[in-house]
Amino acid sequence: MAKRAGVSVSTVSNVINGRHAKMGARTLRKVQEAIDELNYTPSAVARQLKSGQIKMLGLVVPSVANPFWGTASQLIEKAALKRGYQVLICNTERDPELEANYFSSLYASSIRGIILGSSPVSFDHLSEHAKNGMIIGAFDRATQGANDIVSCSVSVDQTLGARLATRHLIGLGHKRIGFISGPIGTSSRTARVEGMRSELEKAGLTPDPDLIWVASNATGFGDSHAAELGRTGIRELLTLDEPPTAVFTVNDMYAIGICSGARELGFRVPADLSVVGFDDILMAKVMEPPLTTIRQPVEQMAELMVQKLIDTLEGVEGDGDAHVVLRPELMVRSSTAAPRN
Amino acid sequence: MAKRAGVSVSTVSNVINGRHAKMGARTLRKVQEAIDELNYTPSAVARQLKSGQIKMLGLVVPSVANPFWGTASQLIEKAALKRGYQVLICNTERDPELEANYFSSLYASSIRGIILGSSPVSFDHLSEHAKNGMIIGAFDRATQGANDIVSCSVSVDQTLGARLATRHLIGLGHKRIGFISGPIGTSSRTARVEGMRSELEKAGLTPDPDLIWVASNATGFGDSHAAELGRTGIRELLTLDEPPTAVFTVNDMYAIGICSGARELGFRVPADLSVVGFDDILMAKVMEPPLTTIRQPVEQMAELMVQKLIDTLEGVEGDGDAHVVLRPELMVRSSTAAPRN
DNA sequence: CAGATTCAATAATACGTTACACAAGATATG
DNA sequence: CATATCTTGTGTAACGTATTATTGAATCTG
Repeated sequence: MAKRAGVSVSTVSNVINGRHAKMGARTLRKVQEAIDELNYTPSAVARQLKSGQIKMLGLVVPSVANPFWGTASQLIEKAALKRGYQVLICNTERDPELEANYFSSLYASSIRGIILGSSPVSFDHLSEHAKNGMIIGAFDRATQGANDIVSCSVSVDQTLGARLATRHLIGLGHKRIGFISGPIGTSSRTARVEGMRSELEKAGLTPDPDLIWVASNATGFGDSHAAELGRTGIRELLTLDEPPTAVFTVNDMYAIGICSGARELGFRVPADLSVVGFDDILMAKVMEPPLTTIRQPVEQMAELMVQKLIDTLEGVEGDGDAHVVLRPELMVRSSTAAPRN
Repeated sequence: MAKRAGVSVSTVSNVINGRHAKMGARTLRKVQEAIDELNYTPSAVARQLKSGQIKMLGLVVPSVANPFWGTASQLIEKAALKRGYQVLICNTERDPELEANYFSSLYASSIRGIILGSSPVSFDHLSEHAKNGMIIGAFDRATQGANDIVSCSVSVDQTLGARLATRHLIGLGHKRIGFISGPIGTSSRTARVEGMRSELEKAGLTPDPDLIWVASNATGFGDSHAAELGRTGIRELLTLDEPPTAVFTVNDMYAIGICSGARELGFRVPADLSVVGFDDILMAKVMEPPLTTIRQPVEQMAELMVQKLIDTLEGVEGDGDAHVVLRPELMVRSSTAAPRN
């Protein structure tokens, strides 16, 4: 306590909070001097205890080691900072137990605003936290009608994205199109398979279940090893009797692994195999070959998410709907081409 | 306060902290029941205020959007969590003002352990914080004798890394070797240029200043756009009258951009241009062509860093030196080859 | 000039914990 | 039986801040 100024606590509190409108010039100067001298900083912890408020958001993601989430985290942090909030990043590696621990820990720290970027298909396990006053925003995943639990959300139309990708491949003349994904644990992944399936049917093609490769949960690979999984998946698909001529996959890291795995087996991209990713991470544009992918407008998503979450957290009447679904965009680059014959 | 149990605060505190050794079974049960019923969670904020301690580390990095830092952050978070610490990630984008703000903010939040992964060459601007009791650990950067400010550090021998890369290229027969880097603002980058220069001289080659491309500070690209910078750099070098036949660069993201930029100009990697990166991010292995690079043992570095920082933070006598410098390793892959003739 | 009003700064309280000293009842000791 | 010892649980003071009510002094009013 800087009552080194020969003045009361309240007075110090007043000057710090800028309530020196009607204060003696002399007292004010004395306080200022004491602050400088001891270079005193008010304790954020004490403030939080007093106010019950804490200007911090929790960000729960699979792993910042995955460039999509790394970029998203950075953008979310930036957007939050602009509104005076800090962001506590939690890497769950899609482990439900870890996720639960994070939530408890965030709750204990009085953090009441959470951006959820990963989670099993259902939100049920979070309903208790929501009841206890946690405000949960879903990022990059549909809310599936759990609007009592999730108060706002920003995502991309996953099904549409999958349709765009599939339509593009069909348009090039592909008939055997594969799909590669990690364990289908999240709704966004589920939606992507479905979108692809329905588009195939619309074109009169029958989806071949053998071409849907889904990593088993047992693999134990977290999101940090997505490329590794893509590599494993494509090796299995390409050694089938009738391998696919194109693959669509759940994110660009998988796509990178797929390209690598295909090359190991002597397949050239796109001559022997077309590949479509999802996300459009920075890398997609500069890799070889530049990746055809479905773009998510991450920057805009980050901005919107933070804005909506903080608005509901602070009880501000936000403009627009609490749940926004943006349109993904097909970025045609060089990893796709017509099949060989 | 859950004195809904009909019992005193102290008693509740006791059971929560596991001091029920000599407690009536009946009282204990009553408290437990009350806890369950209100699903009561002790306030971490109040605890912190009382104890003055907060089990949280600050992690200051250029940007988690850069996969090297994304991976490092994830590993550091994981290591910290094992010891019961949370990690607050701060993306500075190498902006000194932002960095200063982060430090003040961390200080105000009573966070006293900081892992510093980015910073201008000197540590002087941190000396005040160090005096105020902040424990600063340097990650992936030399401490340059500022041991009064930086209490522990984990890094790789930057100069050796640069020498390994240069020696490899010289061994392949290259004589005109370029260097591409962002603004030389950190000691690690400085060391890398120097290592290269000295190895060239050792081989009897004269370093050509025209081949050293350093982004100006004005470019305004943060670390999130490293690949973009590499692309820009290589375009300038390759349009010289006597372009280099090989380049060494400061990190793998630059290398990826370099490969892309070279291809745009019709140069093939490695036939027309050899490229050596730094870091060995996961992507390096799966890109096309697989990247020859200098490997940093990030996992080990993260473990060591967290261990040393928490040890000094808690006043534990750690084993081994407070400052460790690990050996980088040359990973020869396919982005390097002998020059064309 | 006595009483009412304004002004500037302070004292008191609460936020939810933990640590410590202490109280009341039970049991043991001489 | 009086005292000492143990058992089990309680009361209270901090931690550093923000808010509210309150003081004492100075100025105004009729």
